[in-house]
Amino acid sequence: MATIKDVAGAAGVSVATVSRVLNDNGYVHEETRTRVTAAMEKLNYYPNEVARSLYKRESRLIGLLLPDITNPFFPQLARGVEDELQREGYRLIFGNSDEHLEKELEYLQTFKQNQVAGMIAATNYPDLAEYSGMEQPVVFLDRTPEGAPSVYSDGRTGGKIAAEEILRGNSKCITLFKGPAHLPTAQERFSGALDVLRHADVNFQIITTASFSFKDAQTSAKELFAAYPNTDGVIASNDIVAAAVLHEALQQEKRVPEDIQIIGYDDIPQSELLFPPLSTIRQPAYDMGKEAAKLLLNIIKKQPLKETAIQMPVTFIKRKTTRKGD
Amino acid sequence: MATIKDVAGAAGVSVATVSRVLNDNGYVHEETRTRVTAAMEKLNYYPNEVARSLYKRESRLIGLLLPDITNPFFPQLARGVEDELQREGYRLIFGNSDEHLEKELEYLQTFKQNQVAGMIAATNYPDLAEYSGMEQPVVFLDRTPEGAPSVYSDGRTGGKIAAEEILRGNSKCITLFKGPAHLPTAQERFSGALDVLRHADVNFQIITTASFSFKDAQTSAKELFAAYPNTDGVIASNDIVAAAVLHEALQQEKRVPEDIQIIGYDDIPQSELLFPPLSTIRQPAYDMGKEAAKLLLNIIKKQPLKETAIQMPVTFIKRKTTRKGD
DNA sequence: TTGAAAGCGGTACCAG
DNA sequence: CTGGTACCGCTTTCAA
Repeated sequence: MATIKDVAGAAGVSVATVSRVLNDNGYVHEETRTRVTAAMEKLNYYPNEVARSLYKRESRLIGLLLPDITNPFFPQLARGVEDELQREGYRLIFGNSDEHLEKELEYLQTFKQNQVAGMIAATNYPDLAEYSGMEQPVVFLDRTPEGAPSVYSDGRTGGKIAAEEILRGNSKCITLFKGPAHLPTAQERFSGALDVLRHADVNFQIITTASFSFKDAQTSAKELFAAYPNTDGVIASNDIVAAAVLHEALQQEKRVPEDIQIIGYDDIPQSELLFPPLSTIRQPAYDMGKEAAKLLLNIIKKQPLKETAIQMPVTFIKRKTTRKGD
Repeated sequence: MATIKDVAGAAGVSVATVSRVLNDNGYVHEETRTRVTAAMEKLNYYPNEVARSLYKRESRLIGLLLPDITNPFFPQLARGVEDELQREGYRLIFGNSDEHLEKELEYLQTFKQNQVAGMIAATNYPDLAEYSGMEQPVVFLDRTPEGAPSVYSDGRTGGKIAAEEILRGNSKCITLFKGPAHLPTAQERFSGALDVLRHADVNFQIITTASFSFKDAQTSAKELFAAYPNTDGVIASNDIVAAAVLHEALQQEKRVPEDIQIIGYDDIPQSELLFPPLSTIRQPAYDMGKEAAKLLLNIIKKQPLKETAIQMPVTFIKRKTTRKGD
């Protein structure tokens, strides 16, 4: 790999001059510039980012921490982040935490050691000292610690809407899924739905899912029909759980939505391909990623910020697993 | 951020000594070591990876290039890679190419500029001069250029198995999906299936999908039933397409698999949650990622390699959208 | 308009 | 067993 010194040699100038044409700052004679450019071309030179980062004490890398890219909600977020950052010349160091504090800390450490320009984190531990003590700016995604820059959607409202839609479709014996206890976002949507149900004139019961994995979703779905066979409305904790419930309902030869309504949460791309296509509460994942990236970029560039906690809208996507309005 | 100099000062030793305890090499008196360790502790010191990488001319970062993390097949690969690399202390710079040469080159450039220790690429352009001219080792995933280190599965065989299974279930009017022309992996499985169909005593027709996006999958599925309404067997180019076809078939009130068999490709996690659960050809995505990472690690460490082109098995996953053997 | 030189934060060689 | 120092590749004063 050619270095700036090689280029300087080939062009018969000092490295300082090469650096100037490289960064297009300071004075440099037009004729020298062409000579330098030619030398760079000839040597196939490209600057070493590592050296640059060392001097600047900041790299063009952004740390992205997600719970698990294997969960279909997160790839969307990641793409939103990447697409936005990419355009500004930033790249991603990416890590999955598996909701595991230890792994999370490990990645935070990595990010710091690599002098990232900033980071975006979807974490259950936003109040960690490691975050507040960070020199680099952090934008929280999907979960908001008080006061810190963040992008999220309103889980309580989402949960409420879900419950209202199920009610509107006239279910009388409803099962409400409660997501993993350690996931605040899951708890928010749950409590939103719970509020609505409590104040309505319906029977309802609660089932807790241990995780959002495919396997646990299936298990919970089976549990649902074993424990509450005459459920006629289901508020799932996310689309994966909803898909599992839909699967199980059809397996039991129930008609959806005639015998049982089902509503999901997130609106992952696959939900539309289910049959019947899944009614769900949509979080605009891709845009959330984009917004987080924009916010971070603004902080990095020290632009004045209008808002530092950005709430994204949550919307009901009416498809075919709910009844009302057909 | 504390530097090695700060630590040296606080411990009353030279930076050389601190470096020695840091890397645990060379001689250092037990008592000095404790003093240094204490100083590091007190100053909350951690080494700057950027400085290290500069000196070593190699970072602890690995470049991972994937077509699109939003396609459910790839997150699995990514996790396999990450989990393996993580354990050895390597981290990922991640990028999506969108099958777009320009973006791919941009990321390759990034990888080089950041002095990655190596890279793993799922690319349609493995023969690029940029790859062969690379100083860092590259492992190709999912697509193999002659002679280069790679991990892949046998698409032709996969396609064959798919066709054989559909035949075994006695479909007589088969539609074979042909994936995007620019995706070699898609073409391989297609041609494998085509071979089998050609030598069998059945009617079959071909439909080409423009891309593997959810939208295009839906469009093709609709096209299928419009053009060939009495299709009684479908060999899809991947599980997304299969899901769309299944959706459309049910929509048309066909019984699956009684009226029409459907087989997918990839075995993404969601396929099991479809109803009926999707029969498909499985590629062990997670393990492929793991193997690629292992292979790369071995190359980086200059270990002797037994094999440099690792073929992973492709297997038929019998679920409920095919008939034979119920 | 240009070059010399001092770092950025480490590592490793050499001397003592 | 320890310290001094050159160097990794680049940026940025400062002086010429």
